[in-house]
Amino acid sequence: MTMNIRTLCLGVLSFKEASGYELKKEIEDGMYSHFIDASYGSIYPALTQMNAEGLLSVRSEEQSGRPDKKVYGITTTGRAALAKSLAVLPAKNKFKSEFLFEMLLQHFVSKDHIDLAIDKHHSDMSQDLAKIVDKRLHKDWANCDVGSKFVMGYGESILRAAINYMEAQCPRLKKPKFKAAE
Amino acid sequence: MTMNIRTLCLGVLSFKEASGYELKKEIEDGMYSHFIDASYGSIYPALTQMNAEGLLSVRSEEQSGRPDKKVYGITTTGRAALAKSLAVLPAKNKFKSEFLFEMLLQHFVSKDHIDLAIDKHHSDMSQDLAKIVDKRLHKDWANCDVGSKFVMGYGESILRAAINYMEAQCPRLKKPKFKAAE
DNA sequence: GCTGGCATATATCGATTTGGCATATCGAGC
DNA sequence: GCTCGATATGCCAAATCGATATATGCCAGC
Repeated sequence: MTMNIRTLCLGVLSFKEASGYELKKEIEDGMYSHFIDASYGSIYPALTQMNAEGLLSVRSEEQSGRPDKKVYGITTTGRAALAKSLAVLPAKNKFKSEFLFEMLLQHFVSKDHIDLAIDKHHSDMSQDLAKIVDKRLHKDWANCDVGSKFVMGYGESILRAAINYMEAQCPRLKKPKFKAAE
Repeated sequence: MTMNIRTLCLGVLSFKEASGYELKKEIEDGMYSHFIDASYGSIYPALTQMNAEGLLSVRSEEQSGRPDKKVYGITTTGRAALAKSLAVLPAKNKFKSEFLFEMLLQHFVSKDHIDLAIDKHHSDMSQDLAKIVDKRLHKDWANCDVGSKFVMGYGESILRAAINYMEAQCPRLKKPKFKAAE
């Protein structure tokens, strides 16, 4: 898979048209947030370029006060380009964790700092998990396509595994969390 | 945490001195491979720069045929810099998966291609898991420091979760794998 | 009533990082 | 004999990030 910003934008736009800003939000908060990242610095140039190449179409929406919203949509040529990019086997998953790096080098920092890092990591993951569970319990869940369900389920299962591991390995996590729940 | 290549190199070198090439191998195949990545294009300049700044020391080892091996070691100043970088709370884990992107956009590719992607992903993860389990069963495991054990365990638990999820969701995976084992 | 902060919206720009290439030798396998 | 992979350092173009600039509306708190 040629997994670059271009492919990512095409993929998101294949579901619904959006502006650069909305695209970023979708990637940051939606479905995609569990397995990808993108910044404005890469999104905007990609949209401009792909529009020039005919893979996307634009429509300017006037707005009071704010700059005009440029709503992009995928063209037939764009869909073909997306299909071509997807027709290559995907690369291996990449996982980047500053937290684990810090755990590996614990002897360089104070016990207190490690505790803070553990708490933060645990709460980050718990929040992510809560977001997924919310979506799964939402009324629209049944109408979701297979792909979305698969991705969400994948995210949920590895988050649960990581959280369980953290709680099993870091005894301090157990007490405060479950006291409130009991 | 200022988690850039510099911090990464300092961290690895805090365990044992190494050349740029060995550093890359360590990051690629060892412990670090589960949560970080680095290329020669970033490692070599970082080492040169940090040596000039006094964070590292170098020793040239002559070798027949090959270029001289430049073995880097961390200095006291380097250890201080590393400690300073680690004294900031680590950023959130980042997970990048072309596989999940492909799953989300399944309707753009053939069923056969999806099957191939699933097989590849499953086998990639199984290999990673096997590597971790090997290390855990190795005789040196008992001598491992807490950090290493924690990181390995973390990797093992999320890999197992992902593999289990894949096997539960993709029925085709079950048959060929367990037939041989039975 | 005013003011600071947040959301909307597009865009640029330096710094960082990647990934492929160049260069060179050696040993293993076909 | 020939290709391939490992060893070893390093460069460079391209991709990408992360922070910032610009401009406005809206709402909460003082």
